[in-house]
Amino acid sequence: MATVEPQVPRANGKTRIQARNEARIMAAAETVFADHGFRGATVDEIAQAADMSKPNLLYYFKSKAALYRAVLEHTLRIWLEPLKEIDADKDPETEIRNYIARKIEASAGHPNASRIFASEMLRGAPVLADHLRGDLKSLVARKSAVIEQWIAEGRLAPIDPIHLIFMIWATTQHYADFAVQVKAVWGKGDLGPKDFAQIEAAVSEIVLRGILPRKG
Amino acid sequence: MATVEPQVPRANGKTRIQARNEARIMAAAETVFADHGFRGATVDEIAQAADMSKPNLLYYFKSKAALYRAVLEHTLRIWLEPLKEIDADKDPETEIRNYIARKIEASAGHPNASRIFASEMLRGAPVLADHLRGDLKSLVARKSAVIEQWIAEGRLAPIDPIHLIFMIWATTQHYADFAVQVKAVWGKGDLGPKDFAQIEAAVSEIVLRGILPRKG
DNA sequence: GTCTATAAGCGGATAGAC
DNA sequence: GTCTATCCGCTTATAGAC
Repeated sequence: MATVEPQVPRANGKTRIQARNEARIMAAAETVFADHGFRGATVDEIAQAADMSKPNLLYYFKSKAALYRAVLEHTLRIWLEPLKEIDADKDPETEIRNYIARKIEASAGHPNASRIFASEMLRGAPVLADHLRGDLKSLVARKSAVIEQWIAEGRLAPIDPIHLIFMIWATTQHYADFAVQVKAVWGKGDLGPKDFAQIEAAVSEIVLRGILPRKG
Repeated sequence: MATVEPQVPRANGKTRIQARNEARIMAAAETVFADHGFRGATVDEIAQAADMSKPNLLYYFKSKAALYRAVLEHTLRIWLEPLKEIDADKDPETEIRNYIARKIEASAGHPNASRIFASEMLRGAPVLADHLRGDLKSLVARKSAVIEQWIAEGRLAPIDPIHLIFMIWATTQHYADFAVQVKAVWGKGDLGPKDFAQIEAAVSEIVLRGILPRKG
């Protein structure tokens, strides 16, 4: 396979090997950081999970902290994407329902991202603090304004937008972060697509009944 | 103060000094384990927080793991208490409302307990796994049956009890575990009694609207 | 009960050969 | 790019003086 130009820089400035190894390291790091948090994770454990020696890993990421920051950035994109898509010009019920669906999809598809984010919050968010007070706060402010507008138009019950958003975050994330507990108490093995469909239906039902205006 | 019998065993088999030092260690351990999880916490950090030397701490708890188990047990009692109090013979709306209130009270009053529990879940609950599948599962089964009964009597909308319970756990815990994020996004400093009262009102409102039968 | 000293091993990170 | 060997500080836990 390796023929003429194994380490010729590519479009993004990385060789094939670089791109492949960095991806392998990131994937391994996500599971270890998710399990044990920043301080509890060890470079050696990550290297072994990536099937690589410790010095070789540190050739790609110059420190444990740098690797953590890279993982956290990746995590953040997955975490924020769904909220951005809420659209003021569409139907509130559809938008909230779709938001819950996308959040649960994210929890199901990227459980480690959710757990890394949770772990960073638990320790007081030393790395993400600025981001929370900046980008995230203003994003939530914009979407809260959308919800306020829907309420003013009588299309949603008069609930506090910020606590609605917190409730959706909390609930959807719960199924990823507390998966062991959910499985133990619900009496399930690993959660499959059918389980997540059921979760989505149950959560949407309670939340939407809770925020839609009464017809009668 | 220290007069005649400083190390005479007391009713619970512990001297005054033992009781006092164990309490100090537990309190210190709770904050450190809450911040960094089991693996990320260090005995030295806990000892310093308890204003005590490391060997002296290990005189009271023979290992880091033993100390962690003691802290987790204490945590668990706080975490489980509110659910046990739900009473089938009383009014569903009152019982659910009080349950949410007690849970938020626990999050406000014992944020470290909540975060330690969360951290244990994140790493897959190696210490609590048996407990989850045993005591907790059967407790939830009993309370789910109560909710099912209320639904059968037409006093609650037909929602899935287990997801209702998960939603209440997730939401109330969110305000303790993700406190940094809540504060940053909500634009508050430390959350005071007034803030928690507001949280309780907002959460109760959405959840209760979501599960009470429609009058019309 | 509390301390200092220390054992024994793990942690992140680097040097330098290939 | 990848490895072995290694530095050195930190970690849990114990020994033994006071």
